[in-house]
Amino acid sequence: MTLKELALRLGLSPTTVSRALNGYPEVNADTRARIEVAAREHGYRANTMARKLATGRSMAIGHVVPLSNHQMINPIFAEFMAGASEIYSSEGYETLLTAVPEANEVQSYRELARRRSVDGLIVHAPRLNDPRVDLLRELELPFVLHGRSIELDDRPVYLDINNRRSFELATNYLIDLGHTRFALLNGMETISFARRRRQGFEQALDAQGMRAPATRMVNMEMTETNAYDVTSKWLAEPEHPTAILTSSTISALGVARAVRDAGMELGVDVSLITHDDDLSFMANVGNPPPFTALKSSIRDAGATCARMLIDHIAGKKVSSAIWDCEFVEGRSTGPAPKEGRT
Amino acid sequence: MTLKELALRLGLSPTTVSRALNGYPEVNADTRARIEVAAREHGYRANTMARKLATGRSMAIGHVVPLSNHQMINPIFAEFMAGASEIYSSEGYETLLTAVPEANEVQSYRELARRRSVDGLIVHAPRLNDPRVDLLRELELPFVLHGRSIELDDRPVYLDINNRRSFELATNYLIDLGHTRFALLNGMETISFARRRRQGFEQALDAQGMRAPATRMVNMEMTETNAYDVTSKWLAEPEHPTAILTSSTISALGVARAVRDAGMELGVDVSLITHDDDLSFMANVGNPPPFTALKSSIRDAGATCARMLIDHIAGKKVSSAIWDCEFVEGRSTGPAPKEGRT
DNA sequence: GCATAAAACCAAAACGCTTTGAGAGGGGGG
DNA sequence: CCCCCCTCTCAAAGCGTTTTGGTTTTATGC
Repeated sequence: MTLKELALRLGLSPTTVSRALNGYPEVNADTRARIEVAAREHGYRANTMARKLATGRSMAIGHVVPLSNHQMINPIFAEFMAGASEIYSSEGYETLLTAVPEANEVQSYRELARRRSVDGLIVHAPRLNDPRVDLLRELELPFVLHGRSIELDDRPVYLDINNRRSFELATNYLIDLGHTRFALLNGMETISFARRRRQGFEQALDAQGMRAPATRMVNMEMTETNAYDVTSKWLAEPEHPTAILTSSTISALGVARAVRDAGMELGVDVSLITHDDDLSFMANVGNPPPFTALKSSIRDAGATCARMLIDHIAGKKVSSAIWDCEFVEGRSTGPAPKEGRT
Repeated sequence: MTLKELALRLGLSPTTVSRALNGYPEVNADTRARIEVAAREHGYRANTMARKLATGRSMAIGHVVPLSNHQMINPIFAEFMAGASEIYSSEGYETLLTAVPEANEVQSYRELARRRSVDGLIVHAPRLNDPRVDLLRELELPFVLHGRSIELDDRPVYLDINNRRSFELATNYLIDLGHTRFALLNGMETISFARRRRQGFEQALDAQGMRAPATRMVNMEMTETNAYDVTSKWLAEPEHPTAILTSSTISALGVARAVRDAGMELGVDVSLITHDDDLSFMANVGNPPPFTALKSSIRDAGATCARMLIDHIAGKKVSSAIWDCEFVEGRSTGPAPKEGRT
């Protein structure tokens, strides 16, 4: 059923039918009602392509997700998408996903722009001086950054969490518990959030005249297995860390497993604070929850970014935001073990 | 840069340029070369919408992911998507994601069909007599099922793993180790795979004249937390299960945590076999790996489904497939503890 | 050298919608 | 009663491709 057919059936012109269906004011209320009934009856729905071509808007938002060298797919990303996608749907936008090898990332953006496949994009995991920002500006595609690229003069619209403060706070909490041997299990530092988390960590230690050796600050893809391996190695050392910070509940699980396998107990021999993206399949709940954590829902972030982007596309003025994480006291932290006990 | 502009610049007609760029034979080799150079030079790329409208093909594949009541987002789904998306890209297809509340699922399919937004769909987690199958047939949209809907006469194209056999095998392995008290931590049984896994489990027990009480077969969304809660409750019972089967490494982690928190040891007091989707962020590796598992890469499944669907759309004859899982011996299984020790 | 077939190119229609600019009809003010 | 201004509707012109059905060259056979 096309617009023309529907119009014919109604004895009206396509123009009027189109206007009626799209909510334009200049159409008689009765006529509109009649059209709406007929449209529903025949299950008429405007052909997306035709509409897109006519309006010049694609009514789609793009997400380019790079498949890294290590073939890691980020479950965190999935959760973000879920939050965003729901908003897109409700606003009539479609979600276009492009999964590409990291090397082809830039090309993917160019392609999307040239083919005008999307009206806007969310840029994930911004890096330092992220080239994608300039690229998208050049391509004149609206976008919202999930994360920050602080070093840029003319800052793009972004949503971020206060990573530095959050990790500073966590570190201080552990310092107050008497810990002196720290370790940080961080994400890849090509991505800005990891860098900011390390800064917060080091800052807090520095304020107490402490520091963590380079070997105790690891950047890795945040998998359970990686975390397990690194932590196991640490715990085998004579002066092993008693306070560990980690960037995701997934790696936190790896730490927990390593601690257990080393015959130690979390919250007693080793304390752990993790960032918690509040992943639905890995909720840190219980009374108290297993992990002491700094929590911020990645799903909410997705939804908010989506709204920001839609407003941005609509030409509205949108302002960036930085969210604070919620501190959650769990069972993974406790006073530093007495010297000699280790 | 539009086709017309490019043609003008070359002193050719849009027709010829279009044909040249789309690899039609009836264009002079020299001319074609000239056109290709110019196109590259000006960064010309056909406008997707226009092309879609003209060809009637959307060159997009749809994935409708329901957000369940419990707001659970399946990380397993994400991994599947990654595998599929890569194939789509390489074949020139785009990936259209629709995240909708479960209740609106059917409507989403209808919408996609009416607007002709996609050329085909992957149907996830098929249920018994899944209404989506009939719906998509009615809508005349090609699709591939990830999973099975065995009860249908005229079976759609599908890719599945041998869930029943896999769980039967796992159960037998535990039986051979002398276990007698079994439990199954399964996914929601609305989805057919869960049902088949239970059948395999029960079948194996049945063959030995055993059975698991209903309270020891739980259907739940496979989160770490859910698994932890259920397992904890089980382990607190006097005659707690010593052999547990679970449907995902995510829930396996929950089981592991519960076992530890109950002061027991995995592979000693309690044995666990899990299905392993080979999630990138949760690789079951090590020597031996932590979990005894039946492994099948969900990512490969995504890629294969994608290829099947593309062939299907192209009108090729594609046949369904059932994959076997790989048995991996890990550290989570051991002989049944001696009676009375528990 | 002429008819004929093949090769290379093109003008125009089609895809299904939105949007522009204009016209018909009716009501109200003078 | 006339004119103006609304209100409502419509014809037609895009949007940027592909595709159909030629038309013009160029090669082929006799």
